[in-house]
Amino acid sequence: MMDIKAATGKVLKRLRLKAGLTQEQLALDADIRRTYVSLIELGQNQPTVTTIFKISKALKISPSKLIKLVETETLKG
Amino acid sequence: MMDIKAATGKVLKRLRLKAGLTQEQLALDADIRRTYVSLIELGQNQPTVTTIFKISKALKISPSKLIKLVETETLKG
DNA sequence: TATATATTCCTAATATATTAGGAAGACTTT
DNA sequence: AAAGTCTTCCTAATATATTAGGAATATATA
Repeated sequence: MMDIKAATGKVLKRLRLKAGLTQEQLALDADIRRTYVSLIELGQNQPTVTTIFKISKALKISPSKLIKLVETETLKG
Repeated sequence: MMDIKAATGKVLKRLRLKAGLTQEQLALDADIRRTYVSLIELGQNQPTVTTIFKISKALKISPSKLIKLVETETLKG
């Protein structure tokens, strides 16, 4: 099963693209840095709870739903 | 509304007690430190995604359900 | 009261999250 | 090819998560 950092990044990228946002737009909406969105998507850093809530809000999805997707992703591959 | 760190700590403590675990037992099961469980419950630190998954597993609850409870908690007070 | 157990508190060290800015590479469009 | 946009990569600094151990405090129990 896939590791949690990588899964989180994969899910975030998928959701961001689905929402039609660039990394910079998402970062702006979530009040975090552009480069940090990249780090998370690349699976190099993992967000804290507060960051998850910020990102979820910007993606107009509930934090628990985002985590649910990460759960599913970790079961893959 | 209550801040996310505090809400996370409150939810964790409630779930831990419900599961009949001490901080030390939970820490052992989740493979984190005893004092760190305390810090989270006190709302002084907030866990990362990986830590959430570890704790959830030890509590026999899904990570998304745990986060859902945090969502609810943040809406209170 | 005394003893044990559980939690909080305190300090310090290390690892990692997060910020910050910019360069390089990829991709699209003209 | 050139220009523009987006993402990755690189480095460095700062904030915070996490580890680690132990003392102090609370809470339960004999």
